[in-house]
Amino acid sequence: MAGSSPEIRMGELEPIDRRSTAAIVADRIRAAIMRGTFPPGTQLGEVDLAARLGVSRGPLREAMQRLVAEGLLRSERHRGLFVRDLDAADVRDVYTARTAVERAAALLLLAEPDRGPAVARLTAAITAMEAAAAAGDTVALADADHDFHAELVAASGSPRLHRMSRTLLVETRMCLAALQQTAPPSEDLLAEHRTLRDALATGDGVLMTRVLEAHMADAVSRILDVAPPPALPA
Amino acid sequence: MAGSSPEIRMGELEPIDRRSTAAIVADRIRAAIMRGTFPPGTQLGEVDLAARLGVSRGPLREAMQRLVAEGLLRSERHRGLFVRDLDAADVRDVYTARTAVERAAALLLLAEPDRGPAVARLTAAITAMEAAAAAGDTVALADADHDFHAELVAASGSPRLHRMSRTLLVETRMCLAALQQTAPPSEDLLAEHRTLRDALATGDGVLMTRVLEAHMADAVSRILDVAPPPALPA
DNA sequence: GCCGGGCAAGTTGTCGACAATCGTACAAGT
DNA sequence: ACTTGTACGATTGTCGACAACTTGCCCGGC
Repeated sequence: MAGSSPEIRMGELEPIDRRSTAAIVADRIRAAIMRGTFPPGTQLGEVDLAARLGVSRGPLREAMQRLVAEGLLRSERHRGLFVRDLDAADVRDVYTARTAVERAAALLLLAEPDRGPAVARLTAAITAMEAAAAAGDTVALADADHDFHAELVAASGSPRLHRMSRTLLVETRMCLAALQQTAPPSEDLLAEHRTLRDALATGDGVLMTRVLEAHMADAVSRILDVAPPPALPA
Repeated sequence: MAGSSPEIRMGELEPIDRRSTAAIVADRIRAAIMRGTFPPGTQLGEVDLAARLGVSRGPLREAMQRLVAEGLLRSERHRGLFVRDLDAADVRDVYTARTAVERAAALLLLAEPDRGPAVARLTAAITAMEAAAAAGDTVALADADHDFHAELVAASGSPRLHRMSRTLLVETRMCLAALQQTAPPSEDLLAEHRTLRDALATGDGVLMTRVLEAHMADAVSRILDVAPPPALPA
């Protein structure tokens, strides 16, 4: 799979109109939701969106159905499409699902002999987080956090875990944007990510899973800003 | 949610067209794929399907996009939609993802105080499996197996895990249908499911996860052993 | 003053038709 | 005989328009 023809560089000669219009539109809307352009609960008018994106209502509706299938949009018949608003139960659910997916990805990664590239990518994400934290740029910090976990799952090489993770990370961003965390304790956040990377590098699976679960539980309590419910039994 | 008004029976007065046409069509196609009506690799013509389902191409395309998002269909521009064919790597990936999801569901369930209803449902599925095994009905056995794992995840109460599980179980059925397992060692299969139920009933999390992982690994080797060469029957 | 019926506006759901594209088969040239 | 060019058939991608539904408001009646 990797490096079949050394003379052909990545994405140089293979594709021209690789993806369908619906997929492109879906990516746009997904990014907009993640970015917070469409806050939870807002109605997405079809004609308006279609005109804004320069496509007709047909492809746009196809893209919408895709997002509905992912759980990002809520469809009410003859009423319209709305961005799903997440309550406390949803926040917990997102993070339990993320824990499941990222734990599995970490285990896959730990079973691999050469974890060098993965560690390098995670380190790059951590570096970006450090820079963002130093600059006080909360959105860049969230971006880097996002990248860290996305890279972790992507490096596992599992297409299904990757697909699940993408949606879950978007929902994570929705949680963060909706609840507007004001002052994230970025030092703890950085330390947790560094520990995750180090555990992966050294191959300490027990530490990895434990820190990962704690990391998720921390995030939930941080978002909900309530007393963390009794943690999962070890 | 359960038993709000005792006078209203389930699905008697509330809904008439609760779900969108695209969702219904998507369910139909998904069931057909799962059932094996559309073997992997077959092309799904839009006009033919639309006429057969009594809808226009619009709603049908929306449903297709939904299934593409789930990874059950593969879309090639200006070529058509094809049922995804799963190779050995996909089989392993499906089961790693399933392991992740069902392990998380089991842990959620173990954290719940009252596991009685869940155990009862799993027992019902096991009973169905026993009956199917006794009758030598392999398809009913696969149905019951499907139900067991679906109930396990559904009982966890996590909508996201549930949604992921649904797609993964369909893909599992695709693996089974494609490779046509001839004589499943149903006794081992039953024993494994009984152990899972008992571990859930007694609250033995360590046993539960261990047996679950072994169960998945067994299934993978069982499927791949039938057809060791992943060579496509070209 | 309150309730029920009816009207109007705006939205989504659905359909049919046109245009663009790809695969295949056949013919011509080298 | 192999390659190249071309025409055809079939399918998908896209668009615009009509129909159905829901919602909110206004008005008449009790």
